[in-house]
Amino acid sequence: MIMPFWLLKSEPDVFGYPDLQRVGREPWNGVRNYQARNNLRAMRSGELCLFYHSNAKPNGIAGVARVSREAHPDNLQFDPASAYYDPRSPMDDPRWSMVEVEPVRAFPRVLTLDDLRALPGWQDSPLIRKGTRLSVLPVSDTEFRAALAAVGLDADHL
DNA sequence: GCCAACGTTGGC
DNA sequence: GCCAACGTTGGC
Repeated sequence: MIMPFWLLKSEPDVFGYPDLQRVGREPWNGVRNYQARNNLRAMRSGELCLFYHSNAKPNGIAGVARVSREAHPDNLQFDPASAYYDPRSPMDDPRWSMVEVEPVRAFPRVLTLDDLRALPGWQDSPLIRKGTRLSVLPVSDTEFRAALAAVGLDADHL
């Protein structure tokens, strides 16, 4: 069976791939979109994620991360001091989930959005479609391999 | 900084 | 259940 792959968006001004390398592991909290949340809940330990920089110069994939802990309640939804506080999330049935991720491999260069648009196998990805705001999305085996190959990495030997 | 695309909210 | 108003995302 082919392991699912994922893509996580993050603004590098807030938290970029170098930050993930520095801290070693990071709770992926603050996701407040149901489709993205459902994707988080579908993630399994060990699965690999492309780490995408949005609102960046340049926008693109900066590295590979791994799911180090599966979905559990997002801590920020119960914190009134947090921008991600959700007063309507029931304590006994939390609305929002987070996973934890760890760094696997930095890309030798950022694989930019323009690169991805030109990459065979990426034509159907919602990422390159205008108006897609989903911050946690599935990536096909083809897309994953093509992205790594484009920067000279081997998906089977990370 | 602009604005198109999209998700969510809330009145009806 | 519809849909207008609003807020957010994210490329440019």
